[in-house]
Amino acid sequence: MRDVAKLAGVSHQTVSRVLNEHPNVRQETRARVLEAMESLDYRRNLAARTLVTRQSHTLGIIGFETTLFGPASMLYGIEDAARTAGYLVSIATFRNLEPRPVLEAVDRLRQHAVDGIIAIAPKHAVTDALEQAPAGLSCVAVGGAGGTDGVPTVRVDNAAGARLATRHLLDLGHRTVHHVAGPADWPEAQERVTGWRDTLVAAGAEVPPIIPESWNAETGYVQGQSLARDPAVTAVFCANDRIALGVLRALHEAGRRVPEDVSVVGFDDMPDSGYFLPPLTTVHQDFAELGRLSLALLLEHMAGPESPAHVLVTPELVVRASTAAPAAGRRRT
Amino acid sequence: MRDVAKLAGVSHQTVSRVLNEHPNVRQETRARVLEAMESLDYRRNLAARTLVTRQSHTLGIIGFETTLFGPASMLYGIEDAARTAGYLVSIATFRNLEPRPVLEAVDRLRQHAVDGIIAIAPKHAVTDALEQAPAGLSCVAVGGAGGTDGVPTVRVDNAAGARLATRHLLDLGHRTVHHVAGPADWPEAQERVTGWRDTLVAAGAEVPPIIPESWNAETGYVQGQSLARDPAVTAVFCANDRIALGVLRALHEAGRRVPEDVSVVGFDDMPDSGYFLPPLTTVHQDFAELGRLSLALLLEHMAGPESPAHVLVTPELVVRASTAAPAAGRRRT
DNA sequence: TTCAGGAGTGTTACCGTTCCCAATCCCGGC
DNA sequence: GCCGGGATTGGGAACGGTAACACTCCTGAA
Repeated sequence: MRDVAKLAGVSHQTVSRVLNEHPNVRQETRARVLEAMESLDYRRNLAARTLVTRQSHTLGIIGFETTLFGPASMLYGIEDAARTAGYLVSIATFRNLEPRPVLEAVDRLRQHAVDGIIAIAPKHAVTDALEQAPAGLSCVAVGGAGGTDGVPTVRVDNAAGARLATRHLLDLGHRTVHHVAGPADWPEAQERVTGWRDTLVAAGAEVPPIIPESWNAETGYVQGQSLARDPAVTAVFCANDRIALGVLRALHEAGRRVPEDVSVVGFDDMPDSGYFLPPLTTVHQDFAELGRLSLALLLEHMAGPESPAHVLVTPELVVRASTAAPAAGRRRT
Repeated sequence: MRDVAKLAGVSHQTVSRVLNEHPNVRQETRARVLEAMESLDYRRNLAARTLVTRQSHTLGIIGFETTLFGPASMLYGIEDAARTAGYLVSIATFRNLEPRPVLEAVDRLRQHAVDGIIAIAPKHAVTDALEQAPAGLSCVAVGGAGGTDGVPTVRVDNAAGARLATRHLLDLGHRTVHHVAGPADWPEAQERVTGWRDTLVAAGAEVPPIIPESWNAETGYVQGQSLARDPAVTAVFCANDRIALGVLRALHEAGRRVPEDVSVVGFDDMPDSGYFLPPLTTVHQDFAELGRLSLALLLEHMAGPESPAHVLVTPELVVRASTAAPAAGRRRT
């Protein structure tokens, strides 16, 4: 900067003013400084700037299982929005959901003086930990548990999505809808269970038992084998598309046709679920958009923390080929 | 820091020495300082440290399509390894593969004074751009094009993987192997084509034409429909698992059984490809490990730039249920 | 006994910005 | 012609660390 000032024949302070677009700089001076910066290929030292302003222009993201499609897409959406807002994003992941690793991740980001934090926070443990985070540091949680007042959240209305799916199946004429649930300790999985159960109860349908396990295809496959053995099962709502994939395989191997014998609905609308066998009817959620929204909320919160707002996004049902009315014979049974 | 020094009754310099684990500090003094730091909940200001040492303890990652399973997993592996090495990672993605956006991403990271950069660089454009990056900044490219001397790379031997897959099918007794290729401008796709073609040529088998398109299931579905119409097709090697998913659907809809009528092999071994219909035989690559290796290589390069090493990882074939010997009748044709 | 040399500590300068305040210039109004 | 006040600019002093060097002990060898 010193060199720029010398070359332009002004003080370092004036150079700083040009950089920060201070209004009180004569047009001519500004031009001279800009030219000098150009010719010296000058770039400001962010560390020095951070030191004095206490703003790093960096945002932190803490996340869990960021290799899954959902979190990865949110990350993408966040980074996209952050870039246009002039921020760089740093990531800190943790391996398990004890409070300590979460707080350590927050701490790592704080050390690096991030201006705010977005937590891809599928579980209560994370938001709980976040509430213990020091005041003065803006935090937003995205995609998971709601109901934490202290931290603004952006999330999908999982219950509404589950209602959509369940109602779709009931409307097709199914007596009831079975559910392969996600892991019990994930709020998203719980909310989907709730939406499903409420819809069945409201319709006066029987509520079959569930066995919460995990999010992956294996769970779907194992539980799908039991469901396939039960001729009363004509409709299955799966907690996500991967589970649905496993269920489809189990049904197929048991010789039960989809959708003729059994209808299947997923959740998430992963990129290729339209190419499952058969193409999967599922509940679509736009993860990247969720990420963008969370960033907007964070910036808002950083500007004026008076708004502990919560954003709720409603998902949509995408009907493809895995659902149909139950077979006439069976419907009568 | 001043406060800590005062509380411990030493100079700020001694506090600094304790922080940096300088050997020449008396045990007793160190204890006193540590205690003071503890009681004041002191944490060093990384910006100030960066300002003077010119080391930010931050690593940059530039990436493209980070929402895909492969890149997301590499990111995960990198972050994991970076954390244990005491680095934070910042990400900068770009939307298209022109040199400019790539260089802009690099520039953003430079502004933030990253100590090194890992490029999740599937295409030549990226590594080319990287070579234009300023000297003095260590770069490593992972998972994509090789053959760039200037930049150390970590990548999977795609040709070897393709040979594995093709040879597996030939060994089962198939006359030749058809291929649904990935996009032509991705080196990984090209290498897989090469490995496939070389194996066929070496075996004296006919080399069917290919139509490079994209990585997604739709491509597999569309091209799979053509392949399904051709009774001479008994074995298909797909450039990745998603394409394979589309091919499986097309074959199924055309009434051709897998593996009885047609064998299918994928590439990547995505989490759920073991639950496709039928479970997919595929070439496994460990993306997270790739990420970890690239980080190790970067640290090495940062320590002493005399080693422009390249690391090549050999993938493995995972045989599941989508491949079998061709039907007897057809084999004789 | 003297002195070289290393351990332990403090003093000062500096990293590259921004902030605060003062200084100068220029303009219009009286 | 004098003066108040905004526009424009410059001169330090931070910000919170680390590096370089100097200084004081203390030890052991000559």
